[in-house]
Formats: sequence, structure tokens, C-alpha cells
Amino acid sequence: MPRSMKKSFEANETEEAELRRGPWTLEEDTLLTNYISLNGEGRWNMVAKCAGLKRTGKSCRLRWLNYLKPDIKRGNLNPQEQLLILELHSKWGNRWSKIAQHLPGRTDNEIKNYWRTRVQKQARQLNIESNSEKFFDAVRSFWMPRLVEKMEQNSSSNSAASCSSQLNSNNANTINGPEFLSSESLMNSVRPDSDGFPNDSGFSDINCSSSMADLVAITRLMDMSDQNTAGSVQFQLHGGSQCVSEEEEYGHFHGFDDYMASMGNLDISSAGYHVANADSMYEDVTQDPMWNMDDIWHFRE
DNA sequence: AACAGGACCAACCGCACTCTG
DNA sequence: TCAGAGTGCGGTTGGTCCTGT
Repeated sequence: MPRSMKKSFEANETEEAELRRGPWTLEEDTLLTNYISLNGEGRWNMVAKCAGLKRTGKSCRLRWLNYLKPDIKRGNLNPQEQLLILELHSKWGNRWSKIAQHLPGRTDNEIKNYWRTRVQKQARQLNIESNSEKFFDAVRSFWMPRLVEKMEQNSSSNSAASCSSQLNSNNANTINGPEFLSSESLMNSVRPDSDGFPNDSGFSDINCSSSMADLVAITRLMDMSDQNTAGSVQFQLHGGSQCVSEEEEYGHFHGFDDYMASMGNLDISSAGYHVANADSMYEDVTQDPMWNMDDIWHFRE
């Protein structure tokens, strides 16, 4: 090996050895944040060097994108976000970054972790593949309705007066009534972006005061835009307080257990979401003992 | 109180793609 | 056109915290 080459190799080896790994310290976070606020993102290897960090560029990028960036949301995923993840994952599979694009403030890493720890856990308990059609049927039929109902509860408890389902405060169009939504009104409210999905501003305004019907409708709209479906499509949401009474909805069922027990005989691929009782908002339904997919599954076999 | 097992999540790794000179 | 650097992405790992015994 030529001497110059050897020297450079040794230098690299020393640099490698000096590189820090593992958890970031407050000091490192401060260095990185300050540097980026002055110089902006990008050229991460340069960032690492110039900011005086003994980290790889990749490590700096990851730390910034997943943790330090100012618009990162902290805390548990709310029901709207969980529902979106379930829907989008059913469409795109493990395209975490793509899914994350539609959840403002959430990172692909966070969504991936959520899927692996919460969703796949359910699949394991059922002894079925988490990416199988069978599992998605279960998710769609039992899990999503719980989320939808939590969203409904949240919207009614948070703002009894704000059931107007306004998707986007910047948009003059308001969808009236969550029960039936025409694709046209949705199209006007949520403008698809270049890849055929509602734009970020539309999604960032889906908050706790938005009706869950909006969200369900949006996910349906996504299906439409994927399939290039034209014309008028109606979205029916069951279980909302403004839709039908619990008695009408559940018919002869008495409570969630009865309802679930009956589900084995229902067409679970129907577009409507049937909603059952739930307790508190922002509770992760996967932690809910009521949400026992093992039991549920037996009814379907 | 101590321990084990599980859940959660930040961080790392390897690969593939894009950009640039 | 090509090689190397930079970047993005999905999978995996390992540390910490929580919970049950």
C-alpha cells in the first residue's frame, strides 16, 4: 500500500474510532439545532463536521428528522392518526415515509414503530400474517370502527358546537352532515396533490374537531383517486351520533360483545363502519381488553 | 424488594436511488 | 458515461421503562 494511501487510511480509521454512537446528549442536540437554524438542512456530512459533532451525517440527519425538527409531534397517536395509518398501510404496505407524508408532524420511524409494536402484536396473537388479507379484514371490520367511534366521541365532547365537519379552515367549502358525503363536496374540500392525494394543508387541518366521518370519507376518497373513479359516490358512516340511534344501529344487539359475536355472520367487506361502545378518548384500542381479536376471530371461523 | 418478560422507541445498518463533477 | 458522495428508506437492534409475579 502506498505511504500516502496508508496515511489516509489510518486517518480515516482514527476518525471512525472517534465517531460517537448511541443516544444523543443535550449538548449534541444543541449543536445540531443551532447549526441547522443558521445554515439550514442538507449536506449532512458537512453538517456533522461543521457543527463540531463527532457523528456521521446519517446520524445527524436521523436525529434532526426524527427528533429535533420543530414541527415534530410528540405523544400518542390519536384515533384519527391510527385510522389513517391502518387505511394507508392497507393501500401501500410498509411504505412508511409515504404514509408519514400524510400525517403531519409524525415521522416514518414513529409510524413504523407503532405498526410493529401495536398492530403486529395483534397479528401475532391471532397467529396470522400481519400483511395478510385475513388480518386486514379483521382490522377493517373491528379495529377501525373502534377508532371511528373514538373520533366521534372526541369531536362531540371537545366541541359540541363544532360538528360542522369543516375540513379546512382555509377552504370555503364546508361539508354538512357526516352521514352522507358526496364525492363532489369532498373533492372541493380536499384537493388532491400531484400524487392524487389530499394535500398537506388539507390533512393538517384534520384535527379533533373534524368529524371522523370526514376522515373515513377521505380514506374512501383516496381509494377513489387511486382507482380513478369518476362520478358521484356516497360514503355512509354508521354509528355517529347524528346518524342513527344505537338501537337502530345495533338492532337487537346489546352492547359490544353481542355485536362482536354477531359479526361472524356479517359481510365484513362492506363499506360502512359499524361502531361499538368505547370508553375514553385517545385510548389506544389495542390496549383495550374489549378489543380482544382472539375472541373476535373465533366468531369468524 | 427483586426479578423476568414484554412494550416501546431512538438509533443504527445496509441497500438503493439520486445528484454532481 | 461513470464513479463517488449524499440522501432516503425499510428492517433491525438495543436500551429503558413498565408491569406482573
